[in-house]
Amino acid sequence: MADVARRAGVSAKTVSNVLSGYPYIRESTRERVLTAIDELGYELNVTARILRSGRSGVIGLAVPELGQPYFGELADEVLAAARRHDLQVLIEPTGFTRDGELEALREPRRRLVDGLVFSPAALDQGDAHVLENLGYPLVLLGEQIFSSRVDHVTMHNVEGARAATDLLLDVGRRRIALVGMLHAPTAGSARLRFQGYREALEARGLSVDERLLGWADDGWHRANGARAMAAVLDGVGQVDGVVALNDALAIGAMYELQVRGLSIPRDVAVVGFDDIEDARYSVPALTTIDPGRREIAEVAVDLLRRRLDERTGPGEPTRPPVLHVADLRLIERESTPPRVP
Amino acid sequence: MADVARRAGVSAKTVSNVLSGYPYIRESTRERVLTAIDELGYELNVTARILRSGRSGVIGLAVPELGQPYFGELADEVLAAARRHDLQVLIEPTGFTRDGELEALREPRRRLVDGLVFSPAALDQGDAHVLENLGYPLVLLGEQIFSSRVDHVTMHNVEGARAATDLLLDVGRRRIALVGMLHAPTAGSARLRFQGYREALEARGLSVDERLLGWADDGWHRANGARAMAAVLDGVGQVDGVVALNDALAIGAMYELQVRGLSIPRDVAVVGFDDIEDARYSVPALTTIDPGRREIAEVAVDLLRRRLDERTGPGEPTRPPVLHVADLRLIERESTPPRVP
DNA sequence: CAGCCTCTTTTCATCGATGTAGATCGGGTC
DNA sequence: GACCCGATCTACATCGATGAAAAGAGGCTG
Repeated sequence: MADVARRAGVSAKTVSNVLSGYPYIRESTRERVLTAIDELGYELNVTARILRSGRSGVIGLAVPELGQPYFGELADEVLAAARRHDLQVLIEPTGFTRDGELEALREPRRRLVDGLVFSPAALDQGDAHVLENLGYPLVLLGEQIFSSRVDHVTMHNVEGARAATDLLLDVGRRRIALVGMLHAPTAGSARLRFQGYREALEARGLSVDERLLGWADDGWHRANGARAMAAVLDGVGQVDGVVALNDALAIGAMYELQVRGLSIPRDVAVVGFDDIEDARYSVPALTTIDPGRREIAEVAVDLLRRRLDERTGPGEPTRPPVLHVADLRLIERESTPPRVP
Repeated sequence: MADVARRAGVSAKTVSNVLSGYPYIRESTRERVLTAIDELGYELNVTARILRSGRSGVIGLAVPELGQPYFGELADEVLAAARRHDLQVLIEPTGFTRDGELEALREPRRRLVDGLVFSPAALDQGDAHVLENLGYPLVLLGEQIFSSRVDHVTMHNVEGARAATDLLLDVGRRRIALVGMLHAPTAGSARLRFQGYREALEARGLSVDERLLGWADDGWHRANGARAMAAVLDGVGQVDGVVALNDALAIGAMYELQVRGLSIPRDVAVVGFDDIEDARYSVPALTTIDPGRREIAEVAVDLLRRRLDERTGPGEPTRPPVLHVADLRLIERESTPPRVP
């Protein structure tokens, strides 16, 4: 920057001012500076700027794993939203581990990013205190509500699972398996979605049959969906509906069903959760719940940006924490029979 | 850091030395420092460290889009490999655009990352010069060989597509469609894979039938696979094999085939490319080419790490650029009939 | 006991930008 | 002509760490 200043015949600070969009600069000066920058091929050193100014224009996104389509697609949505606000995104995969998540929470304090959008998967309620008073803006994504003192963007987990189960009940299914149960107590969305399943059953005077629960403690991957489905089929013999706790599980379950010669949706109707791109092109195309992923990403980034602005201008008082629940949509495709009114 | 130093009764530099693993520190001093760090809840400011030392321990990964399973899974592999070398990764999606890719190439010069693993999708041969003498270590991934002056990790595109086509020919198929053709001249892997397809046909005295080519200029997504397949079927009426230029296209194509009542593999055999997780759980399970994704990630990170080390120790001379071609594997599943010898 | 070596710690300058406060300048006001 | 004002630019300290180099402390050698 000193070189540029020398070449343009101004001070380093003026170069800095040009680059930061400071208004009081004569047009001719600005041009000289820009020319010099061009001629020297100078690029601003972001690190130094962050160190001095305390703001990087980068936000962090902590998710468990990008290979899972839900998170990969979510990451793309967050990136797009961030770009609209002129923010960059540093993605930090946490690998579904507590340590990975705690590590991600420490990153912003090291000042590379200004704030964090965090989708926890391994922390539990006991960790709520970790999320408060972090010293930087945090927006939580996903199922669990840890604390009323942090911004949250979440989805209608219970209602979604209930809508999915209701659909199956509406078309006359009664032996409805649930694929994707987790023993882990941290499994917020599993618990909530299971609750929706149970509520739907109980609202019709039915109760949960333990033998219809398929476990997938190794994670919500397709392989485990197939495995859990197999276990249920081997256990109870027959099933006429499946609620899967996410789309990957559903696709794995459909695979297992079809391998066994069962027809979907005639013999067994299947509903997933998440509306990932795969769901549209599975065979048959999967009926699923769109939890409002795009809305979630947009709202999360917008909340974070507002918090960042709050910090800059001490004028406006800190707003109270927000809890935003995204809109839900049941998308009926071919893995369930049409509902007859 | 000054606070920590004061509390531990040492100089700031000693605290720095403790944190950087400098060997000559008395055990008792180290403990005092660590205790002080703990008591004060101090966290090192990475930004300042980068500014001063010039090394961040962060490498960049530039890929087009994480929502595409291939790139999401690749990103996870790169992250895992980086972790093994104690490196962090900053992911920068380029959105399949030239501007996005040029932007990603500029990022390291701003000094947030030490080097870059870059998977280009929109640059073309004319941009080769952009990739040379960037002033930081660069490792290129993927199909195109831009320049002999840059490290490359690539895959056997031609051979893979040829193996896929050969498999179909071996089981007696002759009307083999190709799904995923691109008009764009930048489409390196499309061109190479098409070449493999053509070579396989010509090796048996067959030639390419233009009507069997399915175009997918909007990107290699499932939707376009289905669309391209539909176009081919509408055009020529009949087909007994499909080579898809990636797995997503293949799954889309299978969807379209089955919607039209065709049986896979009896009526039409299908082969994909990439071996993404989906391929294993599609119905039927997809026969595909594993281009060695894990190996690619590992080798890329390792090459980058070595270049970074080279820069530190000026002792050893710069090694010549490496071109590494990962091992290829044809994975036969259910979308093709077994090969009879 | 001087001289030297190894281990341990400190001093000081520095990485490259920006915040703060103040200098400079031409013109308008009274 | 003195004073003030807004526009424009600059000087200087500073963000928080680390590299280079040297100082201090024992211990060993001859």
